[in-house]
Amino acid sequence: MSESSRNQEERSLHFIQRIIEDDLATGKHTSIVTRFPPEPNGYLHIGHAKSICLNFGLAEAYQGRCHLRFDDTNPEKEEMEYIESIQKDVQWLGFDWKEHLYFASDYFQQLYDIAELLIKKGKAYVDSLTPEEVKEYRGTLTKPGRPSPDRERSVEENLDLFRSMRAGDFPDGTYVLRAKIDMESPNLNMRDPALYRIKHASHPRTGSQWCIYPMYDYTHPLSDAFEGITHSICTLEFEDHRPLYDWCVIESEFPHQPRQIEFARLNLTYTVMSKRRLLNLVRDGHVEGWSDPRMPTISGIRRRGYPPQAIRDFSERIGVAKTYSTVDFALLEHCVREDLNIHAPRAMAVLDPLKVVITNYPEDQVEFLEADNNPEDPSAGSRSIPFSRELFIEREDFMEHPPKKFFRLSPGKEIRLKHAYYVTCTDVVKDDEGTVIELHCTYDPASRGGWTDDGRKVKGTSHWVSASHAWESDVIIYDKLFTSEVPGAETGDYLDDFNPDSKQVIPGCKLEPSLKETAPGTNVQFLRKGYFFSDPDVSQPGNPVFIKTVGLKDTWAKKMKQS
RNA sequence: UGGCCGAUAGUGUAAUGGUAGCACGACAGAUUCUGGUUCUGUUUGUGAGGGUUCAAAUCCUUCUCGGCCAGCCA
Repeated sequence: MSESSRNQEERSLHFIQRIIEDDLATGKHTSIVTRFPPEPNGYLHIGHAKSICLNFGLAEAYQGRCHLRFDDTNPEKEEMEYIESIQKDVQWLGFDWKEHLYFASDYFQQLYDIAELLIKKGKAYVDSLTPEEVKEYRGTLTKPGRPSPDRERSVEENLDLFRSMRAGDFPDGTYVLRAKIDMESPNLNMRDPALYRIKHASHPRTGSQWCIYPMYDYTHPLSDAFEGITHSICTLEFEDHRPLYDWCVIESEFPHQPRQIEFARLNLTYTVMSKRRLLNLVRDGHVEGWSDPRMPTISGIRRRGYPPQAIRDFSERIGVAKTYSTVDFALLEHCVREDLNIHAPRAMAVLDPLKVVITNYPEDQVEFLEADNNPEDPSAGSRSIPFSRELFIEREDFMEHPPKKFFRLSPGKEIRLKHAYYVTCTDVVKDDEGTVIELHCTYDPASRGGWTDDGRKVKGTSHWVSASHAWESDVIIYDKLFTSEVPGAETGDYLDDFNPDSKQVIPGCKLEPSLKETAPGTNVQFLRKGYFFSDPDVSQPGNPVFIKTVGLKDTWAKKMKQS
C-alpha cells in the first residue's frame, strides 16, 4: 500500500467534508462552490480566519472554487476602508478568490425584481407598522404573534407602495417590505420577517442609487443562489434562519438551491472576539488600534509576526464541529512556534545586559566567529559575529548564590558562550548597594567555537554580544491581553481582566550587529529568548524595531516559578 | 408550560453497533553548543438513569446541563 493511499484511509472527515463527499458521490454536485461573506463593517479576527480557511480550504481540497463576497446591505455601518482591509487579510492568509470577487450590492436590482415577484405571488407585503408595533405584533418566545393590519393589503397596493418606497417617496422607517410566512411560527424568524427597509443613506459602492436596502436574511440566500454556491457555510447562530434561507430561495423560483450548513465559531482563551468588545478596546485606548499586536484581529497577529501558515495550520487542528468550544490559546502559540522554529533565523540579543570582562583576553583584540543561522535549516547558512574582551550577557544568566541545577554562570563556574568560548567566572563586581554590575571571567582559548574535545562537561550555554559592537535598542514585549482564560468570568466585566502589563517597552537592549540590517516585517529568533519580529509599522530599513511574537518554551522559568 | 442545536481526558477533536484514539497542555525521563528543537513514557474521558443487542460513545427513552433566537444588524 502506498503512503498516500494509507493516509487516505486513515484520515477522518469532519461533518462538512462528509456532506460534500456525499454530494459529490451521489452526483448531487459535480463540483463545489463555497464563499466567505463578510460584512465590511469592521476588521477581521482570527475567528474569521477559521471561516476563511474552512471555505477556501474546502474549495482547494475538492477542486471547487470559493468566492469572496461582501455582504454590504447596511450602508450605515459599512466603509470602503473595511473592504480593503478584508481583502488584504484574506490574501495574507494565502487565499486567492481569482475573478470571484462579489458584492451583494451588485445584486440590488436583481433582488429588487425578485421582491416584486414575491409581492405579485402574494408572498410579501408592505407594512406601515412602526418598529415598536412590529415588535409588539411579533409576540414573544412563548406567545405567537398576530397579523399586522396590513397583512392582507392587495397585490396592486403593495406593488404601488413598494415602488414608491424605492422612488424615495417615504422617510426612513415609515414602511417595510415583509415576507408573508407565518405569524404563529415557533421560529421567530418566520413571523413575517422584514425583507426591505427604507434607508436614505449613501452606500459605499452604490452611492445614492438606492434608498431601500434588502435585509441579510433575504439577500444572503439569493446571493448564494445567484453565484451557484453549493455549500453555504455559516456559524451556529444562523441555524434558526435556515428555514427562512430555504424559503427565500424556493419562493424566488431561482433554479439553483444552495445548502446552508452551520458550524461552531472559534472562541479562544485569554482574549475576546466579539466586534463590540474589540471596538471598545480600541475606542477606549486600551490598545493602540485594530492592528495592535496584542489584538486577535488578523491585522494584529500579522503585525505581531504570526506566520499565515501557522494560522492555517491552527485552523486545521482545531477542527470543525457543532459543539460550542473554547480553544486553548496555547495551541495557537504552539502552531506559531512550530512554524517559526523551522523558518526563523537565529540571532543573539541581550535584553537585560550585565557586563562581562574577559580578563585574560587581549585588550584590543577582536575576532570573528562563525555562527549558524538556523540549526533546523542548514540552507540558512551562517554569519560571523564579533567577539572581544568586553561583552554583555543576560542578567538572569548569572546568580551569585545559585540554587541546585542552575546550569548558568556563577562564581567559579564554567559555561559556554554560544558559538564562542568557555568562560569561568572569577570575580563579581558590585556597586555600593550590593548590586552586581560587572563580572570578571577568564576564557579558555582551546574552546574556540564553543567546543573542546577533552570531554569536559559544560552544561550551561549563554547568549552574549560584544559590548563595543552591539547596538542598543528598545525591544517591545507583548503578553496576553487578558489575565484570565475567560475575560470577565469572575466579575462580569471583561475589562476587569485586562492585563496592564500586556505591553512592556524594554529600553537599552543590546543587539548583535547583524540584526541592524533586518528588513521590516522579518521573523527572527533571539536565541534562548523567543521569536521576535521587526515591527512592519515602525521599522525602517537599517533601523528595525523588534517586538516579541512569542517566547520559547522555558522549562527552567517554569520550574523556578513553582518553587 | 416556545422552537432549534449541542454534550467524549484539563482543552479541542476522532471512533458512524465491534480494542475509546489523536493533538495541545501537564508531569517524568533521554538527547542537545538554545533549560529551544527532537524522542520516549505517564496521567486523566463517553453528563445521568432506563431500554434494545452477543456487543452501545454510537440505536430507543426519560432526565440533566449548556448555547442560540423576540433588529427596519449581519
